[in-house]
Amino acid sequence: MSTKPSIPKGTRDFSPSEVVKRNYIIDVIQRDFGRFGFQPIETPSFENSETLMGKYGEEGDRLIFKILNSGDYLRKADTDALKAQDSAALTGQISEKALRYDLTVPFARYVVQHQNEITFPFKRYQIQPVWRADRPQKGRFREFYQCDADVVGSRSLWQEVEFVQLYDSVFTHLNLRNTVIKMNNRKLLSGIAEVIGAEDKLIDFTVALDKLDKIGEEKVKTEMREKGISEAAIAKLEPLFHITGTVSEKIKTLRELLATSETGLQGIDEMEFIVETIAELELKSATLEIDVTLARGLNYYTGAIFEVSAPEEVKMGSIGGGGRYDDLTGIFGLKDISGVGISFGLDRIYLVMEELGLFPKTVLEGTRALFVNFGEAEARYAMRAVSALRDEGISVDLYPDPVKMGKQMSYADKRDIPYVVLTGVSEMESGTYTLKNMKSGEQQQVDIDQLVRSLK
RNA sequence: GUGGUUGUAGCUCAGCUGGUUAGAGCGCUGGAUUGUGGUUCCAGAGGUCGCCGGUUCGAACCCGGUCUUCCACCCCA
Repeated sequence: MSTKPSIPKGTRDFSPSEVVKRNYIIDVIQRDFGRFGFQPIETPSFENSETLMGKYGEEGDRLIFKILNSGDYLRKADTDALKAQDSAALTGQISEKALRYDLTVPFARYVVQHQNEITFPFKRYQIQPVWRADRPQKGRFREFYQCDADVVGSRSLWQEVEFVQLYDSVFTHLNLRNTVIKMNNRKLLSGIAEVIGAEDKLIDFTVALDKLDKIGEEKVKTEMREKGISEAAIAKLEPLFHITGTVSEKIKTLRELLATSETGLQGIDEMEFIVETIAELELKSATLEIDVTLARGLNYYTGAIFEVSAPEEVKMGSIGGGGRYDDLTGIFGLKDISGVGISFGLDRIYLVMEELGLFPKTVLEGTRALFVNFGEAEARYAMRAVSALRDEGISVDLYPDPVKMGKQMSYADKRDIPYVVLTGVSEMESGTYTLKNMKSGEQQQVDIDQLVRSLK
């Protein structure tokens, strides 16, 4: 006996009903991407290591899946690094390729490489899997899909406004109500760091702040102290911990806090424009909120930062995120191209929709009718009707083998096929078909036209 | 990468402080029923108890390692 087959940790097989539901979500997202003027591209599943390494911070590098070189890679490796068991030094020598970690960096590479064919501003969308060598847990996989839409080549804040609308539109079409789009701004965070005199600790400070709703005010302060942020600086942050009220009240508080920081004030102006414009245009089902503790993807975001939370009743991390990155293409040698984009986490949206029972029943409808196979002559007769029905766009099947009828019936039953068509000698003689409704058990003899009409 | 958790039939799970031949429900196969499924009845097949090693007269059960599951941290969709 061979050993039990298995798949790698954090990966999944998708069975028919799952694929159908995933395709439904992709379909909705894709349609909205198109409506908002985005064009599709695809990039390879693996890139040259140097394209990816160093773009996501130290933590990110660790989570990138490296691909071993072909051939006798150890012979070509540096013997000193090998002997010293220096993994970091050795990795660069035995691995030149890596699986993509997200869609944004490969997109930046694409833009630089194809800059002469691209007309700016360029709006593209991309729906492909990405890989992370992370430990799996709820809603976290090592292979998962991202659905990204980005615009490069425009600094206009109208892009941010449109992305908020795009989120709202997709979640409305998925019937996923009460999502919360949280927005922050890197400039505002820089401003705060500036005001409290901790510019050099921006990342540490924001990472700690990000945990506010999870671990609470005291623990956040403790973490900040551990990272070397002064007591005086933490005292100045006090208003941030208790920022409440309407969006305009929050903006007012922030404006006071950041009065001496030009960058910070600019961040507030940007947020205010987006918030006011959205308020005027109105969202259909989502809510836009300002959240100064939001600090994801800080390694490349420079302006707006977005994150979408699932409806509160579902315990799930974010189902989408994004932001503006002013110089992502700079690292690949193309300066002064501003980009902004958002991502939908397909796998998590799926889990949320499943938990809330939001998939429409029609999505799961498969084969409409099964023709019972009574033998060769009968199958030939049945097959003519099968072809006619398929030409009409109706999904039907002929059971391939002339086995016992009970077996064929139970096959239809298990596959949830709603109708069975019987074509035996008596039907052949009269040129009819016996149509059986599997739910009610009723059956009637019909001609081909009636058959088509009944199954449509 | 750190800490915890899980693994017994295709699936969901029992299995006492270590004791002879490891059980149930569901599913599967055949029959009751050779032109009628979903209900019922009868019979049957299916397990090196995740894997490797150790302790013991004896291990599904105890110990170590490893893989896997799920959860938390780091980080993140």
